[in-house]
Amino acid sequence: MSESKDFLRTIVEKDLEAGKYKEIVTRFPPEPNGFPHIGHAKSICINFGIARDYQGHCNLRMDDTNPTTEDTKYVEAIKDAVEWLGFEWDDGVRFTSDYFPRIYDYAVELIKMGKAYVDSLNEEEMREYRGTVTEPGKRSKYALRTVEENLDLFLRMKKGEFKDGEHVLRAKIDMSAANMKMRDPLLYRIRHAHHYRAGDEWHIYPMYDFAHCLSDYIEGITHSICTLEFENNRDIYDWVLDTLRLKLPRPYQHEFARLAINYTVMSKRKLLELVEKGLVSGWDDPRMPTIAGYRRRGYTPESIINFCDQIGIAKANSMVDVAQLEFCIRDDLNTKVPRVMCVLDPLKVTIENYEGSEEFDAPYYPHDVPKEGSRKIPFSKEIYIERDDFMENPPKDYFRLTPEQPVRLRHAYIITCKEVIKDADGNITEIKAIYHPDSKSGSDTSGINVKSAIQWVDAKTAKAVEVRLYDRLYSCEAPEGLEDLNPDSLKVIKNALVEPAVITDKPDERFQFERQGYFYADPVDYTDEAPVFNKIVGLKDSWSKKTKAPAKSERKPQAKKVQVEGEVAPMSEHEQALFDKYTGEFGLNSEVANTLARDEKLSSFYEDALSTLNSPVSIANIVANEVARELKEKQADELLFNAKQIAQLVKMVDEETISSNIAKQVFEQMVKSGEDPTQIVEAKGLVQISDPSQILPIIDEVIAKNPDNVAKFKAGNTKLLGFFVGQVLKATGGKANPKVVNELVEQKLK
RNA sequence: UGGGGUAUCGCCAAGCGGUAAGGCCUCGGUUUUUGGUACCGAUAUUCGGGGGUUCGAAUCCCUCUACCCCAUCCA
Repeated sequence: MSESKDFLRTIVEKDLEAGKYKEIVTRFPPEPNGFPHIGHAKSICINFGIARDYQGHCNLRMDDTNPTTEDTKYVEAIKDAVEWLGFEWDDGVRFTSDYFPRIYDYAVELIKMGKAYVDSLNEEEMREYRGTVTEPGKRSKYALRTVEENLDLFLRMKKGEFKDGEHVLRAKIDMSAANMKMRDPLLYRIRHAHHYRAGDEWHIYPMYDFAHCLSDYIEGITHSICTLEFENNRDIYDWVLDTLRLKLPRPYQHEFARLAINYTVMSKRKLLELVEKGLVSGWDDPRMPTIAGYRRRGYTPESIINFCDQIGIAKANSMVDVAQLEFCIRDDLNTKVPRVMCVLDPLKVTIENYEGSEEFDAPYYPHDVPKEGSRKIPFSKEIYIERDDFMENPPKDYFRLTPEQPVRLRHAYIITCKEVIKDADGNITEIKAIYHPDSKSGSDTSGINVKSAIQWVDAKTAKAVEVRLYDRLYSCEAPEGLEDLNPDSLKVIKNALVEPAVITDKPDERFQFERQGYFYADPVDYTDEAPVFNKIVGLKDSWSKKTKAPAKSERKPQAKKVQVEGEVAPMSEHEQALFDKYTGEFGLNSEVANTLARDEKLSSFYEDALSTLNSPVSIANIVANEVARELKEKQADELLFNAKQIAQLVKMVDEETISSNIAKQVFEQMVKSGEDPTQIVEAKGLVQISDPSQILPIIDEVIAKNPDNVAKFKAGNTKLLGFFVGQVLKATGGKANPKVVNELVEQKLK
């Protein structure tokens, strides 16, 4: 759990404090038309996580309003995924389809209120009538139908008397709304289709915008959390619930940015395509970003939850680096799984001076993992090592076996290369070596220094296994289509060799194959006769990074972005006249004058205040900077304060009765209560303190309390001046004259 | 182009007028019979650009720019 709260939890806490809800209720509402992916995992963690954090609860709801795409197999997949992640829902799974009768009743209600009508335009006409983003739409003539006609038609739609597409039910909102979603959105459409749950009972199905808000309401959801692309839909959400005048409390929708990960596609459509075209083995192919895929790959629920926690929740569209996910699974498995040895690309080594056989007892866990357990590793004259772990002509920093450099066989002896055997083509086929009898692991008296220990297996006893090496499914960071698929995303090694204990003792289902990565016994294809391991993730490898570094100059040297300055709209004649007056006659700087002159509300407010107090610059500053904020979404007559009061406020600042700091506080208060500034100042005793003899002791106190920062300041960190001033100001409730404080602090610290 | 959003390190992300958190990545170093882990250290004088207000601005005001979403009888 990160220590800082995300914006959703901030909202929830505020609502709880305000007593808006007794209990927090969230929901995870997928449509059962595909397998859930890691983006859903994020949503699951958010919704179930918030419910857990605030002692509420979270429903699992199938948003199944479209009979043509949904299926029971997907609801099972969704349930599996949520359960596997470790979350629980109570009262069973919910289904929007269970609410169809109630949703239908609400639609009838809306018709009766004259807020919904049956439209009979065809699809094309409807699109034309909707207008465009810049041009308003126009309403269909069918909107004129009477309530009775609408009721009758809607009932007959329900009974199945019409063909698909003949009629729809629409909300009567506003065909010229700037938000396109509000141009009389569809509420119901006719679909003569079999619903996987509701069967053939319904001939009409509610649209998302109508069903979702009502389902939330029916379940008593308090916070309806969804992704950013639904921001425009929020207006309908609110419209439906408000228009129906439902009993409060009602849910509110909040949006967060969906998860995107580089080298990954997250669209259900594209994932479906991969499955249908057989480009992957199924929804649970270990390369798929589906929860089922990660699960089959060997990821743990903990690692995914931890990942969701680490990436945070915000509203900025972002692309998370897949390295972050990989870190999470390594981090989790590091402390959990046994270490064993496996050779993927075997190179035979014959130890010429060794006869017979023996067994080494080797712990499953390294010294820094506090877990018990060990196994026996057989050893004899013929072994296999990884082909990579021998080099005839090594680069400078190569730590492994070479003709000149001995190496330790992990948990066993040190060996030295004596001869390299090659085939006709010059490929190395075998190494002849000798071992050092006094170098046995744990009782080494040989005094030989080796730079590394490598994995190996005994030729006679090693087990052949299949290992599936998975790499990222796509080869480019922001993949779009099939052309971006990584052709090498799966490499199958049929005859990897693993030490026998892995198969015979089965100490776990996940392993670290030392120096290679984490692997998982495939839950589907693994058998005792033909074991199969999936590579979950490789170990961090600073060696290959070093050697392959030049190849990865992926990042283009990003040309410095040139900021294009757009043109500012010219002022009208009237605005220009004002601007000239403000800069000339009143002596305002051009920026403030510009702000004022261009805004009718501000300029009239300004002149109004000016008629009370002749202090053009000070008034202009406060109007352009503070009042402007309040006037952004309100009209002048909606404000609780007026121009005259602003003039009073400015007067106090001009006369130095209060500091500008206090003036801001007072202004806040005026915004909320409309009280006179003089009253506020009097009531709270906000008169400015400028007398050094009153301020000095406070400064001394602050300095005494922060010796570290004093030292830092004296060492040259002058930014800390602001810290000290802030502390002193805080101690005086903001009343100290900041200019004086600044000077005094500076003197004191010199 | 109307409307709705978003911009803080290579990637995420805190911050809500008073010292620019944290994680991932990267780079050094220590420990290590895994080139793993762990541990130490480095890495934003600056918050999309430009102005303004203020003793003090990532935070308030103005303005410009870039990106995302909306014109499915999908969700």
